[in-house]
Amino acid sequence: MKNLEKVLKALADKNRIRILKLLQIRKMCVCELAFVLGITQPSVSRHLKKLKAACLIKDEQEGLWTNYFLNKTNNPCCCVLIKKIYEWLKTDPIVKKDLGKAKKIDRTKLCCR
Amino acid sequence: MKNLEKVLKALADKNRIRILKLLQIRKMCVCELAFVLGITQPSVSRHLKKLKAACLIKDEQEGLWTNYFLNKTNNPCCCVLIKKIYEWLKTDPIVKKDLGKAKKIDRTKLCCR
DNA sequence: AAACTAAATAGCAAGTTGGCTATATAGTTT
DNA sequence: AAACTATATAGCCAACTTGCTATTTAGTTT
Repeated sequence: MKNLEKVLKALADKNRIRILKLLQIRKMCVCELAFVLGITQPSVSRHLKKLKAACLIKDEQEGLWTNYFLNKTNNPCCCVLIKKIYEWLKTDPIVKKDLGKAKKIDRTKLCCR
Repeated sequence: MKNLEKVLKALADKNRIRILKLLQIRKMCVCELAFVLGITQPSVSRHLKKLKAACLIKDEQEGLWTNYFLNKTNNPCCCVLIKKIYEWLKTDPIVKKDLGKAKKIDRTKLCCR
């Protein structure tokens, strides 16, 4: 129950759902996510911290960048739950827009500001 | 997205999850739920209001009592999502205890206080 | 109609959230 | 080592949450 509640609380935010959907296509660093979501870097960092605390994502260092990516080795119940959320969002306009924006990013140009 | 977020926010609370699990076995009135959860009647009423606003439950009048019950005619994505949450809780000790407690209730004796 | 009862609502306090700006940290490049 | 850069953290603020008690509302019984 406690674990489920933690996951549901992590999921109960629009921007965190958008982050998960973005990470579905590929690993992303903090500033890429900040750019797509249109919020500040520290705000993104905090969202990522919550998602990580709920074991929904993991991170890895790549030089200065920290790449965030989906945790696919999570407990089965959790994985299935997330999958259903993705299905719900299959036709969501905001998600579509986000994905389009994410595809056009050149990380080396985007960051450095 | 907005709808999904509303549902997830409604689900992101331990007591509301417990309520949904309880309503899975049968219709219940506010004071029955308050008794099982161990919180006050007004607190339960507010939780129910949120669940109802997210279209997860419905209610019907029965004399003085208001019976609350699961909304089974919700959108398919939502129904599947909820089902996965139930599966996650299949072996949860708190839920088990709640269900045991709920089965022993005699509504006519419980209320009236 | 008066007394009763289940549930809803109002209003309070303590805690949490989610945005922000400013600053600290850690790794990279020159 | 000094300058630079991506990310994390600290701290602020306004809005929201969830418990509570007290009160109102609405339906029932006497």
